[in-house]
Amino acid sequence: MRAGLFTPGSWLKQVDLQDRYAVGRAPVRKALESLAGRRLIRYEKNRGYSVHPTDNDETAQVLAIRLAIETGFAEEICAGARPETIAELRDLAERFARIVRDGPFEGLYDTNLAFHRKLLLCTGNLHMVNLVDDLRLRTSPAPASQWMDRARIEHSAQEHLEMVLAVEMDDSMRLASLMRQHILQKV
Amino acid sequence: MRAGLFTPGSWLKQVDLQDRYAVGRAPVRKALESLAGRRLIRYEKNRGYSVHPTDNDETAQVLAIRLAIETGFAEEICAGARPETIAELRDLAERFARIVRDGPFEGLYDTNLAFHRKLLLCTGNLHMVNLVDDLRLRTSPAPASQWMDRARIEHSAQEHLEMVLAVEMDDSMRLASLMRQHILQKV
DNA sequence: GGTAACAAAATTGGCACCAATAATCTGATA
DNA sequence: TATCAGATTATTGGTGCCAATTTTGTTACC
Repeated sequence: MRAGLFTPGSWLKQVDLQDRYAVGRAPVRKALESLAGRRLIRYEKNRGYSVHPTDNDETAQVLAIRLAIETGFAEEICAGARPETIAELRDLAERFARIVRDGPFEGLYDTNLAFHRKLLLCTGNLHMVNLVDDLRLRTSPAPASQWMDRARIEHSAQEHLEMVLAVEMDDSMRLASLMRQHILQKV
Repeated sequence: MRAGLFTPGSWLKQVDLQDRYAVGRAPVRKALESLAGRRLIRYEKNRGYSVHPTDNDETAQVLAIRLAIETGFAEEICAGARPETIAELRDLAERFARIVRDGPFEGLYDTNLAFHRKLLLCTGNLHMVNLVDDLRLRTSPAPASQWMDRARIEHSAQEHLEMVLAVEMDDSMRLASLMRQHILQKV
């Protein structure tokens, strides 16, 4: 799904999957049911599993959840960020900006993910990080470069750097504010 | 798990489950994998599925997530609460208080759940409500009466009523504050 | 008494097959 | 030509069986 192989609205047919990944039906069903439990795909009895057609209303609701969680942890992020972690964050933010400038754009999505993941990991709350990862997949299954224009991506890169600064200055209010606009712009 | 049939730390053996619920292995495995995907039970390869032994650290982390989400939605709760919904909320809060006073305590946990569910439903964000339901199961799988003393439960009942008041007065700050202490007291 | 190696039982993991349901195609009819 | 009924195909849902792994129990040995 993240790689764009399975587009929203398409059915994840069990025979296709077992052929593609060279496994039996049982492992396929297990994986599908697990993903359904995480709400990353939808299930209908006797019809099977499908990738969410990204409904606008649902996207907004999941985005609101991410907003509440991520901004709600801004304080803990600032409190838990150690100097070497901040350095790594700056590294990732700069790498993101460099990719935006020079390419190649293949790594953009993953770098963005790594940055946000490390940022949230400052809290030490792994359960929250995993949960937000899932929520992120529910809002934007496809890589960023596909659904954002260049200006917006550049703005995102700038915001990343400002977030690092906010963490460094232990300004959780500013961090929360930055996260808010960052998330609402769908990154 | 909610009924206390499966205690923390115990293994959910597939043969036991298929006997207990008179179904085959496939539906059992499907249910288990779905629950594992929702992180309500844990899975280990070649060992099977087990109920989380409620680790203190994990409980604290999941509680922190609930705190961020629920308080983060306080504003939307106040904004979305219609008069008849507030009346229903007051009903549930009073029913909870009545059960605390007169019993029977069997309905306490469900009434508490219904109250919080309806409160969060004011936002219209069903995805958030379902998510919080799961998170709640991850923090307190057993009914409240088992792990709280009477004084604390009475206090909870009081807080429920105050929450309704806060919603009625459209005081989202007060509501968030009440939710904070309510959640941190593990209800 | 305690430990290690070995055997037996229990449990999960996966596969092949068949039934049940849904989707699709075909053809007759107005 | 459009539509509806029936037949065909495709897909999911479930069961039974067996292999792989883990757990438990037993016995010999220090």
